[in-house]
Amino acid sequence: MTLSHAFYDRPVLEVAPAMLGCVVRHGDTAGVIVETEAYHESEPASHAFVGVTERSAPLFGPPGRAYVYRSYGIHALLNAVCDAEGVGAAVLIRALEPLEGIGHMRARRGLDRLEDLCSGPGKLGQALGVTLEHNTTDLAAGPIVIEAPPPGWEHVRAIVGTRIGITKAVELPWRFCAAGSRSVSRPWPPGLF
DNA sequence: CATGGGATTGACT
DNA sequence: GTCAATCCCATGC
Repeated sequence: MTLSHAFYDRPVLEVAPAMLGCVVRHGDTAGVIVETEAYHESEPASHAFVGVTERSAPLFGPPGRAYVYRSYGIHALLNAVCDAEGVGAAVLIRALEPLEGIGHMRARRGLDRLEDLCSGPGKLGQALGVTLEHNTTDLAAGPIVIEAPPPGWEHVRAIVGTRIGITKAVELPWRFCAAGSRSVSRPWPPGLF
């Protein structure tokens, strides 16, 4: 079942762990979210920290939309805009366990190993065919949608750690990983297994 | 208008 | 472990 806008209209630190176990679907590809990070306008690692600009505007928009941006000139990173409209906050989806359309994912990634298909934010963007065109699209209406956890994923234990690949506000424990998942991006947090 | 720095990945030493 | 690829955007002159 597709998540409604109300799911995202909460503090981002509440939504980020709640997204573990949920399903991201685009076309015939889908995966279960096993790693997220929270970003908020109040801390300098967030693109919203500088205020409303052409780039950051989607973060301040209505919750439940996608925020997609290009990282290092190469990768498309997928976020879900959270918190009330006017608050700049989003959850970065960092890793999935492949669920459907795995052949399609392998073709897009040029790789075979299941754990290599979506175990990083750039990887899952490529595997699911996410592009900058999906920026600001509605995650309740598609083409990219997020659904409630499938059977067996309703009660995921979150391993909390610090965020990856940033240089500012590195100490905040705003990274959430699904306990036991081997599809989480490196470095694996202590206590994952 | 020029510049510098990424919410990354994969290849290579 | 190191490093280049590659481009958008915020910043500063």
